[in-house]
Amino acid sequence: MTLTAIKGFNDVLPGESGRWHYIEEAARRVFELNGFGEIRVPVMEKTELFCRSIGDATDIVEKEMYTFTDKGENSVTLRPEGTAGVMRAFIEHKLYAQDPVSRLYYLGPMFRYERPQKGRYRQFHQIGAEITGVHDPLADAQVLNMLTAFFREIGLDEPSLQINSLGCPECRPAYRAALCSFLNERLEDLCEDCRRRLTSNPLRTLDCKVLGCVQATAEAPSMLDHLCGDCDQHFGSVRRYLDLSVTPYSINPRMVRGLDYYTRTTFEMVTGLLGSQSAVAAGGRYDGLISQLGGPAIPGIGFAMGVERVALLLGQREFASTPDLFIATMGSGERDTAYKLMDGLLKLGVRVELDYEGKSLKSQMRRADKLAARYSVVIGENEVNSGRASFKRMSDGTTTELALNAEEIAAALAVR
RNA sequence: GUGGCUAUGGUGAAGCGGUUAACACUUACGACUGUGACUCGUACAUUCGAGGGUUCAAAUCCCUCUAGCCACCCCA
Repeated sequence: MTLTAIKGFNDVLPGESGRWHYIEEAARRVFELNGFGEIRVPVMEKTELFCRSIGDATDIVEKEMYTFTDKGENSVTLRPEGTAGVMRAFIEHKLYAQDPVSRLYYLGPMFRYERPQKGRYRQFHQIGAEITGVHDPLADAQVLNMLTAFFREIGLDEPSLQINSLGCPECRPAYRAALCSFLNERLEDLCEDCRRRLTSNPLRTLDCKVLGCVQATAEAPSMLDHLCGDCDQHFGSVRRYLDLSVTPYSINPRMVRGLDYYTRTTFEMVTGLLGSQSAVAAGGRYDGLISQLGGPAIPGIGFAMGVERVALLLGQREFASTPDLFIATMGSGERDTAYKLMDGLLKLGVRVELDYEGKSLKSQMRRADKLAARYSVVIGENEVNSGRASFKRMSDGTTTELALNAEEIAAALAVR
């Protein structure tokens, strides 16, 4: 193999793209039903946008971004996630001036320089949605319901919803301090990674997988007990709304997010079926992000889901479509007739296959079978002369004689 | 960035030092000279990820490199 794709960059071949369409179409249907409109933003942005939104100290910004200098000496970066670019466009085009509430969704490739493994790739695809302009927890609930509805729409009950609240700039610092002092008392029980996390991102120690850490942090203080009055009330309302819509969820007070901009409500759709990648979709509220990027003080909430991970969950279901009719020809003398028939039927929306190379009849019939065509017809000298042919239903071999007329054939095939 | 595992045709794979690299699927053609599925026949890797080495002899042993996968980390 001389020339191959870049590590962590994958091709989606025709046999698999049907599954992608299925996912994308379901998302569009569900999101648009909820009043969301698609926004398409560039895959590359100024590097600064991601540093300011995601957070300078996060792993994403520190070591996972595809950043380079373009020919104009600007530092640009292939987007590692979608929200930052969408919010940049939101601010740049002053969408808030047209409507106090905006609901946007997007889909497309994201790039992160990580070591690839199951469910994790360097180019991966996300479908995401964002609501801006709403402080009310009703928006949180709508987003969560929509996500739940999407998984129901594609026929999956596997990923389950977990929610948490991260508090706000008012109450989080106090919680963080309480957690740090708790952890400092048990330093010797923590793994090496967690000792490092203590300074970099203490909240992360809460979802460490090492047994010793799990035990050591079992009694750790919970963010939920340290929420300020407003945050506590907000979280309570989110839960009440979810209960009202009978949306299943569980509270996971140890859930942590990787991006700095999250406040209050955070959530994940998790599964145990994806190896070490448990999050299929995740998101949260980001009330400070828009102003932080130079826009007005408008709150936001949203999520993104990993298309590859959803596709993995869908498994080997068959999404390919099959031909309505396969036209076989006896010899080159009949090809013009067959070609015209195919053309006429295609123009009427009938999916027709015609052998390209004038193979033997045997071969053509085998191919018709392989493609799982619903009907087949053989065009030979007799058919050309009589203008009629018998159409064979492949499932049981029964035949029907019809005139070689596109309208008549299309009508007949549609009924059967 | 750190580990572990694996590399044989279009695909899944047998082979574990000795002349033609098993088998199955796929593909092509045929058995039926105008009709598929089942069945049967024939064909399809001068070559075993790449490069070195050991040996009379290497896909099989050794070294180096490369790639892929999975896990850590992190995350969708």
